[in-house]
Amino acid sequence: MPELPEVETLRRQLSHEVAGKKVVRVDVRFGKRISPSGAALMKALAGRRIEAVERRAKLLRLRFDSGLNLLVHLKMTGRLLVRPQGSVPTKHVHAIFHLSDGRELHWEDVRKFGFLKLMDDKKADAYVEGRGYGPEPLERGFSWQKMTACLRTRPNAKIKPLLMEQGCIAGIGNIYAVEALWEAKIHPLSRVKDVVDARMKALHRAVVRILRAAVLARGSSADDYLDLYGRPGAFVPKLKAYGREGKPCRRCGKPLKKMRVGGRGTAYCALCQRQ
DNA sequence: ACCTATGTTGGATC
DNA sequence: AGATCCAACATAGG
Repeated sequence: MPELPEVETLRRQLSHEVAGKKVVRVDVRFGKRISPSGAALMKALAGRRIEAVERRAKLLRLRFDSGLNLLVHLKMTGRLLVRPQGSVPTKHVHAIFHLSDGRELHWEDVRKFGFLKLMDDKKADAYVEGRGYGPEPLERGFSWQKMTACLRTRPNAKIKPLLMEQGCIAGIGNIYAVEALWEAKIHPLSRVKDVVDARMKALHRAVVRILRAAVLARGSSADDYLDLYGRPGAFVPKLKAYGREGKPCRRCGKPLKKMRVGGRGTAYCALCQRQ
């Protein structure tokens, strides 16, 4: 799925393109992943203005007038695309938002894992808070000490799946977990209790550096991700480990290995990233 | 054709 | 409690 850099890219583009616009009509073509229902969404959002677009972790929140919110999680293969009026939706477009400027916002999701949730302000606040998201890594206050303290509440956890749990750092998924661990020279299977302060500092620095650079590049399109305009992100050529198994490590030259960690493919350097 | 992979995550199970 | 597994689904590639 879109991880922090990809969702942040969409947030910025949506703020630019659709905030301030009115939704004149919504067509729902597949409503199973919409709550409370596709019909309720069509009814509630017709005529409503989009006031702001926010992001928390990988969750997007579109704020409408009259205190309504649309929470959007794209999961693995979700996309939001702005299209000209009268665009023919592709096979996996599940909802179309017709905007007051004539354009359309298409929600597409091949694997149908993602969701749209409509809720009032209070419910939306409670929902977002209830996810247990940790700090936003690109905001002030994300220190290596706090990150380390949070991770060390789970001393026996494997470092990589824990990074992806959202509870200590919001917004990291498989690609950026792989990258950050390579950069910080930490083995993906390392138990948290075995990661010393120096490595934690390196990890913190890597997370911030990589996520910043990836946002600047408008994200990574390793597989399905496209931005609001249907363009791929430009960060893939800058990836040092993800998708590079068999290719030489950019630090030491030894071919990268690939293993399965918590069910997810994980490239790493067996020489640089010792356990 | 069949088996495996794929950017997520929360609920079940060990 | 904490760690690990797997389903939800569609498609591509070996």
